[in-house]
Amino acid sequence: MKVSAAKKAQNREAILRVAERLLREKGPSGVGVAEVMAGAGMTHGGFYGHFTSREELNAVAITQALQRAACYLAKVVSDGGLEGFTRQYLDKVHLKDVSRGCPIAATATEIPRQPAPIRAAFAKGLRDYLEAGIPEGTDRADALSRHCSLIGALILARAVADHDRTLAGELLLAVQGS
Amino acid sequence: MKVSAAKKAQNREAILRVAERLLREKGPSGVGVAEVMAGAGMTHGGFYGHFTSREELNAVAITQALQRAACYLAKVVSDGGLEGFTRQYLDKVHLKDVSRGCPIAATATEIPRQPAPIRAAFAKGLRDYLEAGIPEGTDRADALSRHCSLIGALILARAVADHDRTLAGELLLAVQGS
DNA sequence: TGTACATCAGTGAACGCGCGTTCACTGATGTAC
DNA sequence: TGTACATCAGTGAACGCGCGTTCACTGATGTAC
Repeated sequence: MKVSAAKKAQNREAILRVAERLLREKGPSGVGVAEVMAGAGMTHGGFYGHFTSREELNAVAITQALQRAACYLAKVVSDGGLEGFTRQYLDKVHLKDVSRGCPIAATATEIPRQPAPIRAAFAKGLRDYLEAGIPEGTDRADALSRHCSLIGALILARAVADHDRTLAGELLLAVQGS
Repeated sequence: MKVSAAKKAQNREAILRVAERLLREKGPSGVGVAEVMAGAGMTHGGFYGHFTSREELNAVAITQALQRAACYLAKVVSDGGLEGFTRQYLDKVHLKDVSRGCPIAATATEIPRQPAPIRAAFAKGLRDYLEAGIPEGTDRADALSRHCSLIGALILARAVADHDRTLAGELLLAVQGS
């Protein structure tokens, strides 16, 4: 049952949308062909009409997720500088919203274990993200350091969130106020 | 072929040693029963004489790894304060030495996806680690924030290390100097 | 505009592989006498 | 101290399951006339 070209493009979008969500929720190795296709309303066999492999899907999903994040970052930073972004990034809402939140904080420690194309996509995406996160007239090193704090704090807070809510909150607040 | 009680204890140590290494190299989901047992010089069947499940092994391995890290942290901090620790933590040697380096930077983003016992072990271990990393007379929030920076920087630097050496070095340096 | 036909997007069964776990077995250990 | 025997740590085959990938098939699409 062939579908129209428009519908095919739409299906590809749907696959990527699900993949981006799973990427954040379960990491790169948690993006499964069957689950992604089911989430997009299809069966697994059709997957290879859109991507050559699970690995390629992951690389594209990571690239898109980081681009989206960089785009959002640039917007918020141009409005309220790094302070404005910090407030949102370290908010409890972001702490809980893994599936739509920062793709870096959701995947970073798993990247070194991924195949080269995925690592390359992440490296390029992270660079673009960080470049987008240096406000006009801000010292570059200061801004980079700041992003390390933000991402580090969110990662650690999430890691302990459901067993040590106190520590999670303390970490977010400590970086917020520093 | 039964072995002596002493040898059995020794075997358990060997299993845990390999598990701790694999935990850092491949993350919690990369700690495989067969590989751990092979690394310890045994076959997989004997595993369940030492642990009830792969999950239990992971929880114990994480606890031990974080304890070791906290112990080391306390020592370095009591000698040279957070500055002394920072220098070592952000060194290129540590960047490359994943298998014996900081277990937090090696696993943190995968923790929220692990079963509850593993998450609990990590939460407890991270708290103890951080408490050990607050030098006498230092502001608690400042120290916590500093650890977020360090861990964040190392995680990001490792994620891009082999595709963007420049950025990796820049991140380590930025946090070093801030 | 209508018709015949080639194309091809998606289906679902099948395959191979890795992995956690189980279990009957082996033979060294260590205890009871 | 020596011997017989119960215990039990480790072995390796086997099982079930999930997952990535392949492939013959289906039937709607869209093109050629």
